[in-house]
Amino acid sequence: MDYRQQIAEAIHTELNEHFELNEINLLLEKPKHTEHGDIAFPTFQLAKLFRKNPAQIASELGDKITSPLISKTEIVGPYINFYLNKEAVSQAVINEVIVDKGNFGQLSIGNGGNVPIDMSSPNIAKPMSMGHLRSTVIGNALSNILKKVDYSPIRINHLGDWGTQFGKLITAYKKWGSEEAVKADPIKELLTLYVKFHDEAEDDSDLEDEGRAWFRQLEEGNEEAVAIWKWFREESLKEFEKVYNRLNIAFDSYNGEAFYNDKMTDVVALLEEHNLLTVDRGAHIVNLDKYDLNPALIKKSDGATLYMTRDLAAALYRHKNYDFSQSLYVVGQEQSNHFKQLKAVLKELEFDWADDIHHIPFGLITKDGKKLSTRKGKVVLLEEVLDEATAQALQQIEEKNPALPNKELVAEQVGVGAVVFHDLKNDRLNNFDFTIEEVVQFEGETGPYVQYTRARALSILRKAGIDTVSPSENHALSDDYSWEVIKLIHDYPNTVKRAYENFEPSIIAKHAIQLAQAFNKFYANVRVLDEHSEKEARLALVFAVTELLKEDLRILGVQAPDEM
RNA sequence: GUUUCGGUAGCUCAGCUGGAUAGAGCAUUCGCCUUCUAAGCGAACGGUCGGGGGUUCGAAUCCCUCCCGAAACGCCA
Repeated sequence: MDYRQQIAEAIHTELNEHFELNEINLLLEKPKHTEHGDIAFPTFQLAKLFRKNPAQIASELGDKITSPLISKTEIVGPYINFYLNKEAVSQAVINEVIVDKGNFGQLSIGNGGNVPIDMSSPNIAKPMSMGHLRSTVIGNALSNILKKVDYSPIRINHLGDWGTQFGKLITAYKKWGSEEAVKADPIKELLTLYVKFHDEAEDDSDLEDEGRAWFRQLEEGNEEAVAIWKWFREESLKEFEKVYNRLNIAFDSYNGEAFYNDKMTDVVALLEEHNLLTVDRGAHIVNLDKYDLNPALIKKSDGATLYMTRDLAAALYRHKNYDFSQSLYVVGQEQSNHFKQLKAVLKELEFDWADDIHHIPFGLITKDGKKLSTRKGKVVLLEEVLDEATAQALQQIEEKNPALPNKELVAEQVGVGAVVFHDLKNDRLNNFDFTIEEVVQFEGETGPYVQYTRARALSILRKAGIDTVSPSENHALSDDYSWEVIKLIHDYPNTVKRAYENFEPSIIAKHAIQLAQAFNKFYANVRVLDEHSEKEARLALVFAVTELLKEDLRILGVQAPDEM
């Protein structure tokens, strides 16, 4: 049910000569204060039309508007405030969730269209940092949101698995590395080799040449070079998988930079066919003056291709392979310019689908106010953060619920959940300075708070001996605490829609927090298990809340332990 | 310098397409576990919504301007 729509219809029957139904719907608003009712109609916009003052219009119009859903109408100055029939609405809303469960809020916007999502994309031989976490969890949540509005998301891990750094790495490995050391702790060892290479190269310029030579060997398919590269890639991927498993995220494709190597010449040829390439200072570029952008670099002066070339190849490949209705790139906002260029070049190639490409930028994570940099050793390692969060969660369990079964598992779910939720709860464009204290919190507006709320709700159902609820005529509720919960449940489909339209997981996270807050107030003030005429309805509400909180968390990629 | 984001309570942030008295969380202080998990609930404290103009019946929200911060601005990705 959609009570807003029904109220709009009720008003429309009185104003149908002057306004369209959807115009009225847009005028309706949700009052900020409960003493202004559940839904309000301001009459300012009618003043000019009727040549009367808004307050007068409100008082004349107010009583004419009737609906079985309206229990009371109050005129406050220029506002007509409607109070809804709590019993009727709560019964309908609760039963809807009970029937739909996790599918509640499912919308049919996307018609099943494919949406490849470029996300996560760590660099081989480098550890995953908090920065990769953002792309990973935002991309994952967006995938879930897209699925929820009937798109078919395709999670693509566009690995950084190619480039001159592999020449350097091979050089360093052959000079100082060993198979055992790499196997023991691949990423750490490879990183050490990489850093050592840069240190040594400061006094020994031959090293750089050697690195370049090895990369050339790699490009030309030298057996030894390719074998080492493959091995590094596999070992790195194994390490990444550990993190992805902890985050409960799987990918549909790991086609990274290397995958597009043999597709670059076609891109260059295509650009040439369209006469888009010009040579400037020895480099091949596409001029983008008419888009007010600096030129896109396609080939370096030494003939090597670039990031842009590869992303063009990837865009073409994805279009051909997935026939996408949209193509998303969850990449930091510092690359906005690059994606503007990418779209501009595709437009120059006269591909109308260039408009279906969306860069989904996110804010920068800093440490002590400074940008993180792998080379300078200024990194916040994701695994360490997850470990710390899990350790603290376990300690919390030992303090608060030592009898809990599966403590380690729950600690992992809560600790990782805290980190993931923290990353998703604010506008994705916000920058933030990393501190472990801020990321790993269990109180207030946090993932664990939402998880805990659900666990307490489930506990009630367990005590009542209930594990599911069927729709019933007895699910009407009348108290104010449940009413606040009901309104938030009712808002859910609209919340999903907004999250999709803005590509913004935080909208889901905020809904989860609000729902948890409303439910905790209910929990503190309304006894569910006591004998009461509304006991069955209250249990049904508790059940609906557990379902919806679980769904909110699922979309965000956060686990929902039944007990904690 | 140009472009793009941002500036709301001590800190971190909400505030959806402009609407009725600007809201949370954290921190601080104080209440509430013989009753469904106190990772909770309640209360107090705390704001010239960066400054100044403008549009409007109405501006934290839209426009202009200035100040401050971050990022990006051709051979890295």
